[in-house]
Amino acid sequence: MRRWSKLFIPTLREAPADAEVASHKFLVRAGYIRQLAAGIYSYLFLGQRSMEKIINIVREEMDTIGQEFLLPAIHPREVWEASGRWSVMGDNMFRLKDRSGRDLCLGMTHEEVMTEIARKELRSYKQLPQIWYQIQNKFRDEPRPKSGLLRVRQFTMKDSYSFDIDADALDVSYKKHYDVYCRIFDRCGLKYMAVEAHSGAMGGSMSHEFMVFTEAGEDMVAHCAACGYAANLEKATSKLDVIEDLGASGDGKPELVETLGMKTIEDVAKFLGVSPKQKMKTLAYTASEIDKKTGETRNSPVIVFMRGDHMLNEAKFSTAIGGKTFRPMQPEEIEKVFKSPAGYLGPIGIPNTDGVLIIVDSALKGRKNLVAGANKENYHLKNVTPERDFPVANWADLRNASEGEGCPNCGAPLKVAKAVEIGHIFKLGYKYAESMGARVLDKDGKEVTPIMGSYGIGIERILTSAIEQSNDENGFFLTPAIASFDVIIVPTNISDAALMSAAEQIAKELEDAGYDVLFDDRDERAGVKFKDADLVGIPFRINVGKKVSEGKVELVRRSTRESQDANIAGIAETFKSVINQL
RNA sequence: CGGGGCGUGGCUCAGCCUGGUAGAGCACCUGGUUCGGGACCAGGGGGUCGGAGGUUCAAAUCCUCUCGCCCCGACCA
Repeated sequence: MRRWSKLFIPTLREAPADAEVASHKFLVRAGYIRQLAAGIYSYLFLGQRSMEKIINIVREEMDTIGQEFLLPAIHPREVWEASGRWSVMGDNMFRLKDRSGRDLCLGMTHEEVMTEIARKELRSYKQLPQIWYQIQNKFRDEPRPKSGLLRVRQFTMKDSYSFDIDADALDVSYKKHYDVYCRIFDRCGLKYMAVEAHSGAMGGSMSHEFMVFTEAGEDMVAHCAACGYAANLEKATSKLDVIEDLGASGDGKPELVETLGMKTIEDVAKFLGVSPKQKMKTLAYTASEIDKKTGETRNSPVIVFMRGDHMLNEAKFSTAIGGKTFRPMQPEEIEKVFKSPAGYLGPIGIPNTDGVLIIVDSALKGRKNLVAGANKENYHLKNVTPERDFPVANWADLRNASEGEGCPNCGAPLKVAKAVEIGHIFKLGYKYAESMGARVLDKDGKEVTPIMGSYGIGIERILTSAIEQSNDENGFFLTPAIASFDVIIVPTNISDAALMSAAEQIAKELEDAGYDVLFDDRDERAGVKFKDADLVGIPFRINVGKKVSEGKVELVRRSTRESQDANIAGIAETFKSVINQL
């Protein structure tokens, strides 16, 4: 039992002015966290208790499939050079030097260090499969930390890594993680969804993200209520309605039309009386990559053609250009490289396209008589038909799927909603094992590369997304499994001896029954204690007040505000039956 | 990286435009009255106004630089 009067639980009436999302406001107001710097937080007593509860659930479940390690947070440059990610990670990596000038970094993930162990230690297929995990701090110098604990620069992650002899065995390790993740998030009381995901900087093939839908989220997820299809927008595809192409005008060949001063899709479409869907737009980018030998940055132009009303999906684009970094070209660059005014770029007769990568979005496949830029100031072209009027070497799916478009599996309308990513599982394949030289002997005595998976859970995000899902104007409520306490006992008047001894007795009985009990013995008015109790996320409250003379107390469920009178005699049994109903 | 906003007791903010030597509410301490949904009265402690430089007789206030924090954008011809 913990006595509030002796604890440090600095609750605030008002949220800090710069807090925007519910979890940030309430974590601060409830005295869970305090900010030290942008994206860097201290966890106080209640916050640390909830974190520990979550961590224990994660550990219990992970122990059913893997073994817990603890790796260093500080890494030598060499292991990151070995995987090629010392440069890939760029400014997101915290870097430092030791006293003799050697480069070090703070671990933002641990593929390299785990693979280093595997490389040195694993020798035989008989040692496989292995699943190694840890629960540890990660450091990422985010360009924009935000929303309290939702996007931070130091956070706690459960990360695990599997090593298997072949792809079939990896499937097993992957599935084990998928199932364990579901159990973990179920126990934490989250409503979540597993969605297909883009692999990003981790590399690899298949991956799923575990998402919690909330407006505070930064990811967009497309999902289908009819068949269960769900994918991050970075990966999601959709079926498009068939667009009726325009009829050919004139001789059917590309035809110049004057579009004086019109540079945007909307202006041109409106002016010509067509839909943006009948247009194609031209996007010009500069892709850059660092030459591994010389260390020089090499820039190359990339042009993308898309349907006028579609948006480029940067994740898909990044994949299409082999993971290079990219940025939109400035108008001056466009004019310099393509001799065409920005705003009038188009597919036909662009000058200087040698060495330019041209990618066409698959939504333009089979389309005819589109309107496109003419590469000439104040002019567009009609009757532009891909493959007839200009060659297409690269088709790719580059567009964002949108709400209302057809599910790729069943055709029902897709929903698109914001979500927070709480977990991510990847089939990494051979990327790290190969680049870092991990090898084992198979049963034929042949040297083979083990295949890897990597799997992460953001501990703080379990807490924040739980709060985002379960809060009201007075505070938030967590499921007992992750709440800092199961129940708070509130004697309404501490100077009433009978009332206090009843409260003490109840607190002790509940504690003896195995519950985490917070006893609010502060000399405060009842109203103050009720407000605080509502704020701090504890799922149950027992008010010990006047009804003590009748042998009764009030048992209040925080989430619904339901209150029931309960006999003091047998309170532990009563509480047990109530809490087990959740 | 671009744009915007904000830095004044622990918290929320006023004062700044129009320079004259810092204020409210909450929180905190003492005493009293209260005591089931953030009480009231009285008294009290606490602030180099983010930092540096400048203008001025005088700077929280005006100017320059700088640091920090928050938000938006990084979707585009």
